[in-house]
Amino acid sequence: MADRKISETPGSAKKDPTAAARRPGRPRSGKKGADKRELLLDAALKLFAQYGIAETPLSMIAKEAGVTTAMLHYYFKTREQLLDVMIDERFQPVRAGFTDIFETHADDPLMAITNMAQCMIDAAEKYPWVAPLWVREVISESGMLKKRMEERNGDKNRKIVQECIIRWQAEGRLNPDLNPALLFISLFGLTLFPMASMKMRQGGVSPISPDMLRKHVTLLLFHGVAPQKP
Amino acid sequence: MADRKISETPGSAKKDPTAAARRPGRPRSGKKGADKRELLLDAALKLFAQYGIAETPLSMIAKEAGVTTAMLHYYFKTREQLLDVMIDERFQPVRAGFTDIFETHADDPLMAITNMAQCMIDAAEKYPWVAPLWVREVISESGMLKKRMEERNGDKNRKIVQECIIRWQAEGRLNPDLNPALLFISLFGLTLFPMASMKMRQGGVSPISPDMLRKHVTLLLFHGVAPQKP
Amino acid sequence: MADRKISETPGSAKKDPTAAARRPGRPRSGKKGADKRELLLDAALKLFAQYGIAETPLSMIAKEAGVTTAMLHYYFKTREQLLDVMIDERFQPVRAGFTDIFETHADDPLMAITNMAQCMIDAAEKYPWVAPLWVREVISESGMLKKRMEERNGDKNRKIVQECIIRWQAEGRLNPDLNPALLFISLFGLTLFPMASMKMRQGGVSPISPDMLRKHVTLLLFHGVAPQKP
Amino acid sequence: MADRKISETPGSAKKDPTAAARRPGRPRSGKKGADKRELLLDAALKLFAQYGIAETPLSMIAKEAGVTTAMLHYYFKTREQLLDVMIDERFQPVRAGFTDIFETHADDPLMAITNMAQCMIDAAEKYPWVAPLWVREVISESGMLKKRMEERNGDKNRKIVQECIIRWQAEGRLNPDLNPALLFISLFGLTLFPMASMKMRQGGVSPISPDMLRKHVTLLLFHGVAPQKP
DNA sequence: TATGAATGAGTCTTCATTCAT
DNA sequence: CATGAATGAAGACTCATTCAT
Repeated sequence: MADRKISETPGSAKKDPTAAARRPGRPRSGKKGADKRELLLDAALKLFAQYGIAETPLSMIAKEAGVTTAMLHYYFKTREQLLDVMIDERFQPVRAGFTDIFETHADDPLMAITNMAQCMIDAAEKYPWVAPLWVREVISESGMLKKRMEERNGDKNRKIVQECIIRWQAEGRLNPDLNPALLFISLFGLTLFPMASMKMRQGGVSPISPDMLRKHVTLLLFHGVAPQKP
Repeated sequence: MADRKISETPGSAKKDPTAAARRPGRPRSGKKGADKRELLLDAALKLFAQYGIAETPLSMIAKEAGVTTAMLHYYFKTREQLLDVMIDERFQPVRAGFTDIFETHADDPLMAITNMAQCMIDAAEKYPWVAPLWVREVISESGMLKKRMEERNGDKNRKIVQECIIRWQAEGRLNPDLNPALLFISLFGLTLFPMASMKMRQGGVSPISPDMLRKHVTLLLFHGVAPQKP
Repeated sequence: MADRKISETPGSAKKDPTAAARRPGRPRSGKKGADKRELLLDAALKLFAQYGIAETPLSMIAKEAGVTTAMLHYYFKTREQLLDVMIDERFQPVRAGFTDIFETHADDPLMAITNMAQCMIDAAEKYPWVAPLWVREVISESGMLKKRMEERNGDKNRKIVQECIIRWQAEGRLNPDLNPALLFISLFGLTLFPMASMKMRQGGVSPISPDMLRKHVTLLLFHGVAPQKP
Repeated sequence: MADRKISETPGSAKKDPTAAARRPGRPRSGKKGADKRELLLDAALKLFAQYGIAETPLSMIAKEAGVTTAMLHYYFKTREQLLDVMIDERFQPVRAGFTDIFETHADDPLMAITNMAQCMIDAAEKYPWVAPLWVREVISESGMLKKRMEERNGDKNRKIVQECIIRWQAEGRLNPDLNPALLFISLFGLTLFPMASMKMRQGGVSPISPDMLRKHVTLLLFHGVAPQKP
């Protein structure tokens, strides 16, 4: 869906991203089906999430992927383009997933909102890079991906969500004193942000699991912190 | 309280930080009382918040402060130590402020929680660096200050807060299904995180103000998203 | 005549260069008769002339010719050998043309000299790469082709010309105070050098044309700058 | 006289270039009086002349000057700026010297023209870099300094000279059939070009000396190639 | 105190070259 | 024939750091 010309590089025919597995083609068998390009993106994503984008030199990505830095440039011409590709092929699909929900549940505010929160947690659980990168690099004012994201997406999604909220508030189906813009960002703050700040890697030893977060957030969104009234 | 060796440099005697004015010593009179060291920290903090720590070379800080990089090294020996000092003298006091509240309002859960949220917003409003740096560098798993913070503070504060919450829950004064650890982090996610992701600079043209956030968060914490029941 | 080992690659049998048409063999019919190898040389020559040799990477040549760099290596093995081939097949014939004249007009000094100048202008007009490359790369002390040219040709041609000049001076048919070696180089300086320094591309909008240069040089060589004496 | 902002680097106060000796200041004694910056320019100029600009990496200059490449960047921020500085501080003064003559001898065509040629030879003799760099990089269409020169100087000088020539031709003091623009470039072709193409380094073993060139060019300009008529 | 000069190490990038297919 | 993939080597540039003054 990205309509910008990006990465005049090998194999640049746009693929349905994040879904390397589904693709047909020569090699196969699980992780092996992904072509080199995809593996490089994987490595980059992993390290960017782990150390931050600015803190991760290409050489580190190359080493992680077992190639030379020249290889990285072979597939992504420049560091900047690697970031562009990363957004187009990995971030955008995830982002789309976030806001689709509001269109699906256009008539059920609480469902829409809690569902959206769940979706965010799902994504962060499925792709370990989602939470840290989204928090640090996409949403933070100083993030390296913020401008890129906005260029590609504008405020389209944000606007859609906000309009829904405003409408629901007008219809009395949502607390009218909440700030629509802030409600949107609050959802990130209640989901991705905790995911980014705690070690909840799958099967980790941490006492906190995504499931606990799911429950916690739903509760908080439905009732606030006060004890349930009879 | 810091037990690590830090910057055996001029004026390195530990001072009560963020309160340069109160300090005795040579120069005085308002902004003039701040010695060079303080000004350098100011510059660093400002730029770190604006561009991110990894993205801000010492030369940029030096230029901002109107000195040479050699000067920076004179005062802080190394880049790492600059970060250490920054934490000790600027972050710690702010952090302390966050959790003191729980001790003050030890008997009033809702008061404590909303007050804490307010305090965070206050701090973020007063010091523009608080929100961006806390979100990106202190809380995020990949943040450059996270380890430093933990080394200095351990989980002391977090533990205090969690114990309070657990007690309150046991006493039926707080929704017992909320996760104590997550409630703590949720407060950050509802306050500093939005502050970091939106332009709310004082006097800005943005439609979102700290006051709006204050109201929004209180509401959310008290009642959740649902419309007020009669 | 080339005595160096050159490009043990396909079609590397030495051909009479610049005369691809005359060559026997497979394809034929005008521009079509030029085989790939010739087209690659064309592209290289064009870009070398336009940007300079050192400034022109093989990738640029490949793109210009619509092939891959691997192809270039297939035909010329290495960059160095491309240069060697270029000289042998394109430069040498042109150079030969320059000095033949002195043998043709061995008995008419003025004719020989002016004819030689005309020939140089002719060549530069016919092959747009002649002037820029000869000036920058063949004659200049620092030129990348200078050594190659000398290896192949030695001073043979230069010597032939100088001997003619010396003889003519002895016979009183040429100003005896002129320096033979310098007279030779002066001819380049009066023809190729201006051609290389001005945009005189055929059909260009520039006020200077090869014809104007022809006239100018003849005049200068015959009479100097002074106004014609009666 | 250069009015463009260049090289925000150490010691960037514009100095009267090419005349490092005259400058006051600490160290002294011949070559030692030149500060580092000047020495680096010297090294660069020497190598650029010897190998060509594009063929000379900064590392080569650094080695020649006995410093690191970081040092070069310390004094000249970037390679491009090194070239800018080179032009402003070394080339411009020389260029100015070329055309001043036409204003000095505004009333004596032959004197002006031959003097100008002598001046060019003088400059090329005094500064060994003048001839090769001027021919390859300043005058050649593909030269790396051509655009820079034009940016700084426009065609001002060229125009002045051409107007003189045109006037003289109108007054019958110069062969009216010569092309003014070409006459100007011919002077370069008869002086700097030969200087660039032959080894005439001071004290060299070559049979050709600047003095021989001076005589040769004067003769050619005055009388052409034909033998003196009685 | 303060700085100009200097540098080693590291980053991004380009390029000629090779090789299996 | 032709190319995509891959790389080693080198180039420009940045940056934290040191040191003599």
